[in-house]
Order: sequence, then structure tokens, then C-alpha cells
Amino acid sequence: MRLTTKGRYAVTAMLDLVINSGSGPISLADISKRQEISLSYLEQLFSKLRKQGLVSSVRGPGGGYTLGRESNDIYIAEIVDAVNESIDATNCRGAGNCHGGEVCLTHHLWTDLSEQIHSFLGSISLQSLVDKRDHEAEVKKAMGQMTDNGEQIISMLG
Amino acid sequence: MRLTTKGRYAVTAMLDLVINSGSGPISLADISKRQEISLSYLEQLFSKLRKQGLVSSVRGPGGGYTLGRESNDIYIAEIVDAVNESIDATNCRGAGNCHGGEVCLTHHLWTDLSEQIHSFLGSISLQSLVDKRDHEAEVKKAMGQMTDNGEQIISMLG
DNA sequence: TATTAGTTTAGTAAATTACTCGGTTAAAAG
DNA sequence: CTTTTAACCGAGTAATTTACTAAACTAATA
Repeated sequence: MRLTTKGRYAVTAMLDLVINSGSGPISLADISKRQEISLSYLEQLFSKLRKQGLVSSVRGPGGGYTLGRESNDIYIAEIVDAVNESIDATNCRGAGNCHGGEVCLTHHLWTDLSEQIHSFLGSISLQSLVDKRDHEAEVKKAMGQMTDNGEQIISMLG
Repeated sequence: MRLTTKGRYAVTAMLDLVINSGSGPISLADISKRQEISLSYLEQLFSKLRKQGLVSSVRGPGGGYTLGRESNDIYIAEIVDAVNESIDATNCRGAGNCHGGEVCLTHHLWTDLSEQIHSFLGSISLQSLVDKRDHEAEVKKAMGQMTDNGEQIISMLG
């Protein structure tokens, strides 16, 4: 899981799309003005977002972008993953140049943590970010994904 | 909260320090060999870690680095923060060039999320990463920081 | 005194980020 | 049918960050 300014731009643009989506599609030119992100950079980001089905496009006058799915079915991790090239964190993959096993241990610990962050962001939807009333429910969902006895906890909470 | 390869290197090196710390200090040369990170790069990273008190150094032969605090009192967020220059995520800070308030809204939403990630990584100690038996307890602590009724949940769990 | 290993600074190659520019294509409006 | 709009596409590039090399110096040990 990589979390850079590039991902922030993508999430910000998607949030802008959710907040300003009324009747028709939203043009990148509008998002560019509102969020102060270069139009061409937005085009690059949305090209990747479109390929992942997170947005769909409408050409011509009055055209622009709409969400590919409902805002409560699009998760932050998807957006970040879409714009970031996935780089393998470990330089020793499985067998090979692992001397002593300790290299693998630290790498394994890191990837474990990285997966936890990913599952956390994978449980937060665009809509829940906008709608703060959903906040606690989303945290419960995040908890459920991060702990083994998550279901138990949630059932205790009703 | 920025999560780049630089932070990963720092956390990996700190994990190496915890795992291999027996009697005396650990030299960066050893970490460099084990984790395949350039010595000079480690020196730069540990310079920052030292300034934050996360490690302390011993010079001369047999010297090296030890943890500045106990491993269960050093948190991942501290390590990541130490090596990353903190960049302000919002281009409009407070007053100024906020046109319409919507720019601020999306920025606010992002910083909210960013803080959640930060508090999540701020609840995971180095030791808990190593010692998987602490895993569930740490998740509970993380939950407590992320939800308003966290204390309530923890008390329910005993 | 020689060696070890941290400390510091300057410089740099590589990668990534963010952007400019120039075009094309599809669809709507006139 | 022509013009306009805005998505689409690719090459190129400045700025920044990452990761590293090199060279010196300092403290502590053997």
C-alpha cells in the first residue's frame, strides 16, 4: 500500500465528483478549477480510474464524468490502487536471495501491516467520507476486517 | 500521512533493530547487509530517527544503534513521520483562496481520513508487529482511537 | 596509534510526480 | 454540415523525491 500525493489527488477529485454530482456529468475542467489540479493531470488520473470502472465518461458538450458505481460502493483503496503502479515491496520474493530468513521476516511484517492499511482503506467508501453519519458504521466494518473476532465484536454491539 | 518506500525502509530497519537486538548495539553495516539497504541511506534515515529520539547511538568499535525507547513504546507513525518531511495537504490553509467552500470540504475530508490512518499507525507498536500474540490487543487499541465509542467497546470486551 | 563506526555534507543518478503541448475523436448545438 | 465542447491519447519535460556515492570528520575502543 502506497499513499502518496498522487493518491490524494485522485481521492480529492473523486470526492469533488460525488459532492458536485447533481443531474449530469461533471467535466474535468470544472474539477480542475475547483480543486486546483492541472487539467492534463486529471485526464491522466481519470484515464486510470475509467479503466478500473470507477468512473464512466460522456463525450461532447455537456459531457464529463460520472461515478462508475454508487458512491457507497466505491472504496478509497480502489481509487488509490487505480492510480498507483503496484510495486512489490519485497526484493526477495519467496525463494532466492533470502539470507538467514531474517530479511524475509521483516519484509513479511511490513507486508502484513501494509495489508492492514489496505483493508482499512478498502472498508471506507466515498459516500461514508462525505456523510459523517455513516462514520461509526464504517469503523465497525473496518474493525471487522482487521481483527479475526470482528464478527463477534460487531454482534456484541448489535 | 504519507506512506512511501522511504517510510518502509525506515520501518524495516527499525524492525531489524528490534529483532536482532541482543546484548549490545547494532551497526548500520549489519542492517545494510541484512536488509540490502545502502549504508549511507541508512545513515540519513537514522540521523532523523535519532533526532526524534527513536534510536540512540554508540560510537566507536562495537558501537551502533539501540532503540531510544522500549519497542512496545515506539509506534509506526512516529517512524514514518520522522523520515518524511511533513507536507501540508491543503493548498488553502484556513482563509485565503477558498472559492465557494467546496475546495475546503474535500480537503477537510482528506485530512480527516489521513488523521485516521495516522492514528491507526500511531496505535501499532514495533513490538506488536513482531509479536503476533499482541495483534488482537493492538487492533482493539486502534479501534479505540478510531471510533468515538471506542472505550465503550473495549469495556464490553473486558 | 590504528581501527571501528557514527556524524555530516555535498553531489548525483534514478524514479516519480505534475504538468505542458499538440493533436484526435465523439457528441451535442447552432 | 459546421462549430463547439470535452473526452481521449501520446510525447516530452520541469520539479521533486528517492536512493545512493563519496569524502571528510569525530568519538570511542583495542
